[in-house]
Amino acid sequence: MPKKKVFELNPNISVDCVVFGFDLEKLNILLIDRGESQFVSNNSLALPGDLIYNNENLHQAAYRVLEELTGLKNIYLEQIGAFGDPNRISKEEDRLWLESIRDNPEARVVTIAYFSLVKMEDYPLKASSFAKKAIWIPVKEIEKLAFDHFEILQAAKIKLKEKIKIHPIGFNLLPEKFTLSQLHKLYESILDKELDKRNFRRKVQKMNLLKRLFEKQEYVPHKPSELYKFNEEKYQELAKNGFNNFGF
Amino acid sequence: MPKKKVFELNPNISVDCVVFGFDLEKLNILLIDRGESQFVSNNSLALPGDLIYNNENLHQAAYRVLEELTGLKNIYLEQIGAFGDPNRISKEEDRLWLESIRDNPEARVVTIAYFSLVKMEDYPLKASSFAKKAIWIPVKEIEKLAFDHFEILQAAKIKLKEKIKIHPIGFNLLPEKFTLSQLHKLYESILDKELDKRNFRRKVQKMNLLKRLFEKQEYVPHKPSELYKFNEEKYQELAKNGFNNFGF
DNA sequence: TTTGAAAGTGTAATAATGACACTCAGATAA
DNA sequence: TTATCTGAGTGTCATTATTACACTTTCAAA
Repeated sequence: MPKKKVFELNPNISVDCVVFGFDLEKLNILLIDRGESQFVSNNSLALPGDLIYNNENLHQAAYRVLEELTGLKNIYLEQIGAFGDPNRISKEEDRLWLESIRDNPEARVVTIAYFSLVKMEDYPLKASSFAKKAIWIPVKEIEKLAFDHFEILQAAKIKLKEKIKIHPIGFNLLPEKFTLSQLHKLYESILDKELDKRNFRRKVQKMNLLKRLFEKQEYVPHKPSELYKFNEEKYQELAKNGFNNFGF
Repeated sequence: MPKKKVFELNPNISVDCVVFGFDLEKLNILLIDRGESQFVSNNSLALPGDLIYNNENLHQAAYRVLEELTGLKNIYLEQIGAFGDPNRISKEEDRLWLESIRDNPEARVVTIAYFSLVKMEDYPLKASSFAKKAIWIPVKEIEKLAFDHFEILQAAKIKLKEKIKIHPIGFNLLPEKFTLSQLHKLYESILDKELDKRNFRRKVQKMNLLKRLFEKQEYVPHKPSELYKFNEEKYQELAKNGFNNFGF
């Protein structure tokens, strides 16, 4: 008894996305508040995700979820891995929520987790722009999430750390124009440790992916900083040869 | 209409394993020959894998497949990621094979791929020990595999390369007693490039995970090599601090 | 006893890393 | 107008890591 396949949700396979954003101070992730009340509770927060359709591939499914959520396209997206403990729905509130949104809430689900990097400026959170409320929460403040989403977040953080050490993906989190201090703080946030200012600057200058704009910050109560942008051409050039030199 | 969950195969989720072995000369992987004939054809080779049961987690499923195949337990196993293009069953021979072994051969399947490292000496291939014939094939000779398994193999090779650069997992592929030249050749096979002999030796000596046995090779037609074994205790010690120093 | 084949060994030049402290430029407030 | 505050920006030196490179040794087999 083969089922019709196309345009059907697959009850057993979902994607979940860890969307990182950087507010120039700290790392945040985008979470869905499932709660009824207007107050955010740790218990009601979940990663954005959805069951996949049988006719879309996994990346497409993740893109779809992100686009529905943020309206953004061409987002940096990378698979973290598959999570699918049979007992991942162990909390009562998770069970109830699933019953409210799924046809087959009891089904065994394996979820494919992705992480994604967005420029927070491109995604200003509009008040009630979605039925499901999406909110930015600082990564450091998250202690608990729905299902196995906390575990997925830990894996996402590790993956991001590993990746940023060998590949200059940090620019996806910064505005077009940024200062070296902002880049510095970004790396410190992701790697979760202090980096010496001068050594950091030497290193990023050497990797040769920055284009100095000869513009300065304005209206800051201190010496204004030079602005830079990411040099896309140099990136493409280096990309072929594998970026050997990013050991932070 | 919730289905009974326990002890049922899930028609939508499978695991596939890339089992690496090292014959002291080159890297091999363990493949299943689906062909009827006694001659191995590239077309008939597939990664070992199976649908998962709804009551087992993904790691358990991979272990189960490996144990059924090799009889080995406590195998090094690591997830590569999820693969699930809706068109992964594009070849006619794959479709036919699925029809012969699956209840629901049309189902959309997402597979979770694992790679695994075994000591080939622990797994001497017995003639016809399995209905499905399992055979070792040198990685370099593989040009084509069933479904999307060739793509999975590429991902496995990349993952293994990345991992071995930062973590001393190579020992899982070597016999208890081994020579530095064998270790050297192993790293060259995995990284697919030549490594300077003296620099390599300096580096592995510095990482301090080798225990010299003060035994020598015998009956080799050249100067016999010192034998070493892997120092498990030192490994445990270093494991906590994160192995910073393996940049090959 | 000679030969073949891989084992084993050290050094020097260059590059990368880590530690460290002061001056500069602009905004704001007195 | 001057003083103060804040973060921007900069260089050097010691240590460590990396790369490149060639000859001698030991055993087995002929």
